[in-house]
Amino acid sequence: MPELPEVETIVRGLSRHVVNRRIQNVEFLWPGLVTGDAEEATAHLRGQRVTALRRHGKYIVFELQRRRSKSCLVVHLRMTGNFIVGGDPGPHTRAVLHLEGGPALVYHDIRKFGRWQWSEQLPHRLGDLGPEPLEISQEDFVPRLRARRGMAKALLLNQEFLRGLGNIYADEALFRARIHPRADSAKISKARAAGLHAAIRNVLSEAISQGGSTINNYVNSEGSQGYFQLRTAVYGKTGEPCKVCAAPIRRIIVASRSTHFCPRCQRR
DNA sequence: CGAGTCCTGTGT
DNA sequence: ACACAGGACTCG
Repeated sequence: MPELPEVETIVRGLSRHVVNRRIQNVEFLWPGLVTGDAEEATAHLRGQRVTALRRHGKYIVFELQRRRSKSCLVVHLRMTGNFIVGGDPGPHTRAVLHLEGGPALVYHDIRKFGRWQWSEQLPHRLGDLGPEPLEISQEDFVPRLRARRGMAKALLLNQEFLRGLGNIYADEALFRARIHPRADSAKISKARAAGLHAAIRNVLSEAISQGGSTINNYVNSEGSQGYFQLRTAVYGKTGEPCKVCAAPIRRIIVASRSTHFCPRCQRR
């Protein structure tokens, strides 16, 4: 479900409830949630103090410490994972994280795609991720984009290129930059690549300020919804008139994902 | 590259 | 009954 803005919203909402608190207990209601053995993970997590909570692309990293030894709990929400502070467990609750002196974190995940992983060091996978889209400079982004070839949309979805973009914000950024989703990234002009850099920054920061997008059932950690879905220009707007030129928005498949664009504003 | 896989729910 | 869903891995 969540892309960078939704994960950022969740992390901001969770931080004040978890940072500096100690994990009292973890209940895995669906043992497949955690990679490895659930009992072993529970034993490791009990008694750990959460020293920091960070977002790394679409990953949530709980930094942990017990005495001198540091470790971390890495969570990826995938399509339908979510944390609610002090919520009531329901049919889709997969885990409950009990914290000393604070409300429990209830983890829901309808489709069971999300994963929790405990480890002593940051998993290598996180090291393979590309830069944060809101941190990379235009000077670094433009040559990085033009050095790759393949369809622009596929590149934006590739977490090794940039970490955090997903289907909604990839479509919205390409629309704002007037780039066809199937455009070859190597052939995008420097000016247009600079425009894409700005478009990505703008769409992500606007979405964060709106608390992310609530398409189906996403809510933030306090249980309220985001509002950016009301502002999308192309995502989920198939057949509706383009806000700029009034041509009907089209839906095609790119990189095996449903892709929305304006055939007039985004020419190949 | 695309297709299949992991899952469950919703809308047509 | 079927298509589709905010993700990402594995395979051919």
